[in-house]
Amino acid sequence: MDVNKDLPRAARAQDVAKAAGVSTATVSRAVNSPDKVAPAVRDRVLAAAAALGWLPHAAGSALARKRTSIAGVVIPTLGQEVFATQVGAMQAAFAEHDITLLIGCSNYDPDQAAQQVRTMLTRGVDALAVLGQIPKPGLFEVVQARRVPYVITYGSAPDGGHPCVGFDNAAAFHTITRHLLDLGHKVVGMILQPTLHNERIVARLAGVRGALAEEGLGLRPQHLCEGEYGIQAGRKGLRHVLNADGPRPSAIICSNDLLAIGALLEAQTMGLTVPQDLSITGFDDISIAAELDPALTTMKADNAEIGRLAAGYLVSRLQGNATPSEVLIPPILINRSTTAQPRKRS
Amino acid sequence: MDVNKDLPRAARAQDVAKAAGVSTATVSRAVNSPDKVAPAVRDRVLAAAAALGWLPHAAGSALARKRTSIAGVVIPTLGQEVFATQVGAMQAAFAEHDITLLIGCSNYDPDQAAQQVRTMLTRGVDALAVLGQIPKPGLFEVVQARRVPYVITYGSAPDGGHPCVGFDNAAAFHTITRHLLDLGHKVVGMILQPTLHNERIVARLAGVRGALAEEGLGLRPQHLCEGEYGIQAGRKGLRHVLNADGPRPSAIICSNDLLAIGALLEAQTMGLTVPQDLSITGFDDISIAAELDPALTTMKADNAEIGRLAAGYLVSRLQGNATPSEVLIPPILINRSTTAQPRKRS
DNA sequence: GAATGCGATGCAAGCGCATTCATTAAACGA
DNA sequence: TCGTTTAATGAATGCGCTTGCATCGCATTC
Repeated sequence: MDVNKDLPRAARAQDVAKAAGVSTATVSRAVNSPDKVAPAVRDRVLAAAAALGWLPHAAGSALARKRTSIAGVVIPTLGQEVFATQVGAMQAAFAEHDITLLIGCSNYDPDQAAQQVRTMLTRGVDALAVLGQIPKPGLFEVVQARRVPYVITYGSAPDGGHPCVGFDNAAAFHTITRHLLDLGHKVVGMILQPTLHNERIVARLAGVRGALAEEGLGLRPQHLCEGEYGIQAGRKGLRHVLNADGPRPSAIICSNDLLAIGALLEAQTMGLTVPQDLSITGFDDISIAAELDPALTTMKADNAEIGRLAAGYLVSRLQGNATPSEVLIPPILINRSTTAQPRKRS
Repeated sequence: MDVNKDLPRAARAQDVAKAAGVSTATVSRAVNSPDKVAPAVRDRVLAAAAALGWLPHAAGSALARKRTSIAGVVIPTLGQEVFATQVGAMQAAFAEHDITLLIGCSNYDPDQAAQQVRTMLTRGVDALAVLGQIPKPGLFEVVQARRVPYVITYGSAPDGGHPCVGFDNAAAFHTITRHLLDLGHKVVGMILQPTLHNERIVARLAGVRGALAEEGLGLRPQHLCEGEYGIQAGRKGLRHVLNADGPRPSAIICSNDLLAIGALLEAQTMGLTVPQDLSITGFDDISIAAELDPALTTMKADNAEIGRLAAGYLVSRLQGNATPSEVLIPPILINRSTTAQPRKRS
């Protein structure tokens, strides 16, 4: 009866050491640097650990080691696919380095975000990512003071100087407009989600305008519809744009996939054949986009990649490698079936 | 120069104590139980803490207190709305108790799930939730051994005896079938995602059959289509079911919303008017379901509620309250516009 | 005015683990 | 065969914080 099996307390390294007839130092080494321990002893220790159901307690470890192997991520909400995807990718990338993710949601509230960041620091996270949010100026001062590597994604900080992973919204919409121009479209319309307080959307519009301007074309006001966010807004937007006076657009650029889906459904309701009668593009490549009939031509700002890059950056920072402070990934065109050459018309 | 401002090391309670002219005990009390400290002293301590940018280090706290205020959650993937929603709700519910969420993804792999659970325990989580996954038998032994409260959601354990929060799939589909029967439908079809290794789907089918049987009706084999998961499968399924010999179903029950969306789109493509010509139902109430035209009649197994309940259960366990071991929430019918009385036919 | 009580505070002992340093045993070379 | 290097291990210390217990000062109370 050298071991008190009926003792409710969880096993500690001490207990394992006693059971294996070694010191706690050896137990620690057997687990963390197995090659520094004689094979026979190591096996004995691991066997004892297994028998006692011992799992090293990270708090003690963190204290002694001065790191937690926990990374924090603060996001607006988990309910949106783009963020969920990024977080999922980060989780996977961190897992390869035995780093676990602590998550906090800000609900789009800068104050909550700041609070979450503070919580993360308290938890002793080794690294921190803030997703999809323009942080309050000064938010990162405490983070910097603690020398905790951090990164923001899906949008850059207004005051600059923060490491960030994202993509260029204007360039992305330049690309998608270019795609339509190359197909021969001359008159395009655009359906937008609200631009108020959202520089990303403003940039998207600018990207479209810029590409059109290169061909001496423009976006007529009546072909530009800014509404809400969602499928119904897409439907309404399409009616608005197509019912405008003057030459009808042969292509509609939507600022996100839900709008595009709405536009697509409405076009079909109106008896138009997509893409022969009308080309439609989205943005995001949400999972449903590929499933539609016809499948939506859209752009994929690879959110998984953003997550991976952000995690990778933080990991390399943890390993002491300096890396560039701003990474932009190129969104890629997913050329499916809602775009085609415009029908010849007299 | 009583404080070394230029010392890179982060401030500790010690430093705050010195700056405020008190002991670390008082610092701790000022933060954790402010009423046990004289107001003047408390203010002095908090001011010193703020000045030094001190944030208590959770590892030390966890060690001394024997709890971490961290809860772990293991999910198959963040990329699916149902899980993301549950996690989001849990996060919010835990946040009210100053508990932060540590997440791990299993990628639907029982071994990874087990690994994640072990990681969570190592991190010293105070509570643990496993979402949407039938755990390997014995998985929870270590958890139980450590007396860590846990709960599984969105499915019950085969070996039973585990606390769980979810809903009764059979009852849910009984309800939705009942809804159609009450509208007067006599011939219904069903489109299913794969039933293999997925008891939840089997239960859904059983629920439909049970409700039909109560009216002396049945589900004809040719009106039952089991395919893949997704919109295209829904389209294909609908064609299959409607092209079968014999009386055409006037209503189609789909085992999830994506299948229903596919069926809806296909019905419209076929020139059918939904719901007049054909009623269609889904399940899950994914966010897009409400946006379609016509909006999808479906059932909402309130995943946010599941998350909240799971978190609430764990919190009450942490507070020492015994609670029922199995909670079933009633999924609710979201009666939108894809169901109606069947058209009279001769 | 002295005894009593109580609130406010400090002291010090850990919490569980990693790690430095010293020690011992083993392996090696000559 | 003996000194010397190397590998394996243990004892002891500290990471940053909480908390039981002892202490002190002050306001009650008789």
